[in-house]
Amino acid sequence: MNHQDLMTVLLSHSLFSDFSDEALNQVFRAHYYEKREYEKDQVIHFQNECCRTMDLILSGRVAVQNLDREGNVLTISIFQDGDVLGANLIFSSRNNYPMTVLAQSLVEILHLDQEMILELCQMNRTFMIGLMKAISDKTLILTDKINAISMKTIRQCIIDFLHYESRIQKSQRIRLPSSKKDLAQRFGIQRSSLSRELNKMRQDGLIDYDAKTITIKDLDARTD
Amino acid sequence: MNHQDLMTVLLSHSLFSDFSDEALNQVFRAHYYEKREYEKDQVIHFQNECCRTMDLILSGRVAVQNLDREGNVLTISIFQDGDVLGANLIFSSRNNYPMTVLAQSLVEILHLDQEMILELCQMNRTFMIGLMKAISDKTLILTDKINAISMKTIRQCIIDFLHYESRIQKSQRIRLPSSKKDLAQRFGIQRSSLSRELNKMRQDGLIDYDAKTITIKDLDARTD
DNA sequence: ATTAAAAAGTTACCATGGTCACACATCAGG
DNA sequence: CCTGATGTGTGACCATGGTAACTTTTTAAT
Repeated sequence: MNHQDLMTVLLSHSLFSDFSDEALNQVFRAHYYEKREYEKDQVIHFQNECCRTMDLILSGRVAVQNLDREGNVLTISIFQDGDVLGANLIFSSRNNYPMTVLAQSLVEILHLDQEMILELCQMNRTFMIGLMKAISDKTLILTDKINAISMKTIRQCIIDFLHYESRIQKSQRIRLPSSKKDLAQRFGIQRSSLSRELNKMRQDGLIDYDAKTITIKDLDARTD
Repeated sequence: MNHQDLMTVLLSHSLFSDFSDEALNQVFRAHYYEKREYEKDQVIHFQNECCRTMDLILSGRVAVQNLDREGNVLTISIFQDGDVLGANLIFSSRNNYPMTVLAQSLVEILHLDQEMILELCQMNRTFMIGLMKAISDKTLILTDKINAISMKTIRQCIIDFLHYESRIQKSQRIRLPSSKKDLAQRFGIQRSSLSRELNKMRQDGLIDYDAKTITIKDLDARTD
């Protein structure tokens, strides 16, 4: 991807939609930026690492994860092309990544220097408003996550997940978006615990499932 | 507090520090705003309630809490005078309060209409940057909370809390900032469970405590 | 000083879910 | 086709922490 291709991609992005070709070129000539590729499973940013750039995902999928010292993983959210990472760290009073950012596939990322972001904000209201929206939406992702996992049993997490996916996929038969291992990490639990609870739920007549799908039979069935 | 007093208070706030007296007066004449008082324990915003205003705390303390249907409480954070609430909801793609906002004492809040916030952003760069900082800092509060409670035993939560407070209070003897009940809610656990674990930790020689203080003896003592 | 209401401590009971170990299954690369 | 890696199912064991019921202490109000 050469410079002009990059400009074309950017101009089609909502954040940059209000920029003229020349204005954008000018900013990109005046500031540091870098397009980098990351392989699957490569760490893009370590927890506690200092944030110096805002990252725009050009292609691929990226996971934001909370790891504890025992190696347990809690996946907070998955981001993909068009999404922006680290914007909040540029404006906040602390700028260490609070979580690990990990490539989930081959990923292309455009790293944009802090200075450039500040200048882009100065230059263009659409960019600034868009960035505020992006940062604000991050707070909602985090509150959603807290809602989804805090003070819940595994069964409740699964039921909430199934309700959500069933609405999205418009079906009682839910194709798993990823492996069961990933699903366990999304809940921040052991894989074997997920397996066990799914089994129990099948015995209780709530669901049926196989390797790739879960079918809702009766999530509100009483078993007390 | 009359109108002029309010203007004086606002002008001393960092968000408004760059406004002239006249400019601020003009905006406040043109838009809806309301100063309200809330009693201790009064709900300021219910979970899922639609957000129409940004709230500036003029005095008192406010808790943001996550309540589940069984009535368990997880306190996310406490805010006080000068802090801003709801700013992220004004710019995000969803505008329902994800958590309950509760007065912890007698509270005075200035509710500022969405329109006014947008206009203030247009008018004044300091205001807009300040708002971005406020929203960005909210994401850090949330990630900190996830770090503090997810995949942790009660003992680990307590130890982390003690390390943190010991650094803040510069002492091994930690004055509890609130009741043990509040502390339990901060961890999202039962009060009796906190009590039990503190007792165990005392038996294990990690700490000593009474009603108002906890004294660190040796947090790294091994008990396995 | 009296008393009602919070807060705090205590304990037995037991459900949830983490740990570990092992058996299969699936899949990609040589 | 084989093979090693990765995902998945299962079960025994047991620590953690929720529940509930009670007592004791502290606080605040009259």
